[in-house]
Amino acid sequence: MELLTGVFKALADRNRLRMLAALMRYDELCACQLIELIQVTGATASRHMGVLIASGLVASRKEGRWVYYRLCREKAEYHSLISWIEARLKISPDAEKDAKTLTTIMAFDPEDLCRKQHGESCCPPK
Amino acid sequence: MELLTGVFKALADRNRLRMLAALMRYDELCACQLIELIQVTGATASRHMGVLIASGLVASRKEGRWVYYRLCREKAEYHSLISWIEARLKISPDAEKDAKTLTTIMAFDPEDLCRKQHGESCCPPK
DNA sequence: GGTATATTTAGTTGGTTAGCTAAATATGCA
DNA sequence: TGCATATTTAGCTAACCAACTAAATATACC
Repeated sequence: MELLTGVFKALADRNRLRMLAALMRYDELCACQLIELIQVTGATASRHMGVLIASGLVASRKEGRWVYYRLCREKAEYHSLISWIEARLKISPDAEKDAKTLTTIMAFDPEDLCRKQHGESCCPPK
Repeated sequence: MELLTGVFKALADRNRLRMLAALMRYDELCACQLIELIQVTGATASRHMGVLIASGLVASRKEGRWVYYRLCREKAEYHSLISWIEARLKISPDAEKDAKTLTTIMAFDPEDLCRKQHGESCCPPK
């Protein structure tokens, strides 16, 4: 039962859900792209991704200085849960907005994203 | 997206999940039966049920002095989520143990349960 | 090796929440 | 109406968690 609550705890945070939604649209995303989407510090994003990985929903792969994340679609036991979430997200205005933001982000070279995040303020005071 | 995180927050608590599992087995349960199962005060159980109701997963019905809770199986949008949870619970030892406890509880007259809870210690120091 | 860069870990702070007790709100019955 | 009972609300405390900053750990390139 701890396994089950672990999955739901992982899904019970808005920013984690947003990152998961992003991974549903794109096979693989690197940390800086997810950071750019949800506008938090790298440390915060890293912690969130750690929770998603611990839940078994997401896997990561390290390549050079970058870490890439992807949804664990190969796990049969999560299939219908993931489908359900995808269906729910399809009718969510928030998710739609993020999807648009993501297409903009994907137009950038990841190198530039990283530089931008470390250089000037990564999270402009709103 | 708040709707979605609301559902997951409701499911992200062990005791709420146990109460939900109970409602999956029995069409309708009254408060005192759920209280007996998870061994918390009535106030705590009431709060938990409030969260489940707010999420839309559970409905309640008042009859006399008792309140009866049931799973909202008629909501099409939750069908596959509920099925997924049921499947996961089927292979959970914790859930199996609760299921046995429940059969014992169901053998009692609810009247007796309530009296017991109010009389001597409802939560015996383990 | 030394420096720059990307991510993670540690440590802190503020806000949320699960649990309790006690008080309030129904409801049933004499 | 008055009393007993079942559930909810209010108010409190302790534990948890998300966010940040700063420091640590890779990794790439010179």
